[in-house]
Amino acid sequence: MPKFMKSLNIISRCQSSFRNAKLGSELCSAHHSLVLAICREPGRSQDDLAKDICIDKSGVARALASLEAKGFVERKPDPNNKRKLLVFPTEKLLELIPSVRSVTAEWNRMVSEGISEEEFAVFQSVLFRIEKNARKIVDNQEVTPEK
Amino acid sequence: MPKFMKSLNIISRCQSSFRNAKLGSELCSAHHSLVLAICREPGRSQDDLAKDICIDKSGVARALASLEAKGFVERKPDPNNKRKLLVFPTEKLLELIPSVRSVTAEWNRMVSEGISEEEFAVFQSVLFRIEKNARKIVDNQEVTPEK
DNA sequence: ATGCAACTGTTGCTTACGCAACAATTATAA
DNA sequence: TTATAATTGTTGCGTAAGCAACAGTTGCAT
Repeated sequence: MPKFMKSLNIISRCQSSFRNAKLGSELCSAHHSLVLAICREPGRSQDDLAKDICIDKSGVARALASLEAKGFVERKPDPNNKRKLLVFPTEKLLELIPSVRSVTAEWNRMVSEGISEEEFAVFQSVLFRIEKNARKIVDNQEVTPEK
Repeated sequence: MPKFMKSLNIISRCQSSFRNAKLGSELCSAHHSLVLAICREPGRSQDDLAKDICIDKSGVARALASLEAKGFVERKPDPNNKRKLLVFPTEKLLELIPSVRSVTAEWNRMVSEGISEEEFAVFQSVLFRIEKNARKIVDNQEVTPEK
């Protein structure tokens, strides 16, 4: 039962370093998940994106402001809800996405070397359940309005 | 093949949030791995610790300076190598460690709910290999002195 | 309809951390 | 020995990201 979280954190940081080395000039590592989420489903709100990738909404707001300034995304107010900003990828981002995907694919390939498909399937299944549990924990952790 | 890194990053952040909520006042989340490593094997050098937990040595230096200022660790020059600083836990830190371990244990228990021991064993085994691969990747990534 | 709660996004503050440059020490090679 | 390279730690700089506080909007209850 010990120290799997340590491994997890290490892997996370290594990937970040790898990504930055490969694509740093174009897109900083931390924004990769974000832009992939945006392209997978254009027109989502910032809040939706924040919950999806489990980052504080303020971080998403700042990341998107930066990405918008660089011309990677556009934000349009939701006509049905003036609170929301819907986020869309620009052409510039869409052109970049293949290389983002390719860097991710390269990382995934290298990092799963020596692991059988069966093992990997179990690994992913467990990982997803852990993610679900982790999300639940931090949700319940929010200041429960006492009664 | 898909998006396991996303889960990994999410779990990482959730744990950090959980730890901070539980022990934030005493010890910020990012330093947990560090103090555990220090207590597991007192007297290691900063560089050794940095490589162990795979954080940039500058981060370790700053974290230790902060921990030292708070009275959690002591750094003594290595008599055999004047470049090195050896890091030791103080009494104050040793008293705190049980609660750090207990928070970690609580997290591990909650997060692995609904996962059988067999699955978890495979999960950890795969995770360790991925960690090893990840470390290798970032090592080789260092500017290879082109002969 | 009015007031209160929830949702959505932004901003200020703080901390974490990576990279590069540097200083000091040690190791290696000539 | 002496010059060069490698270790080890520190510092400056930039970015990421969490939390709290806030403002504007919407939903809901009465």
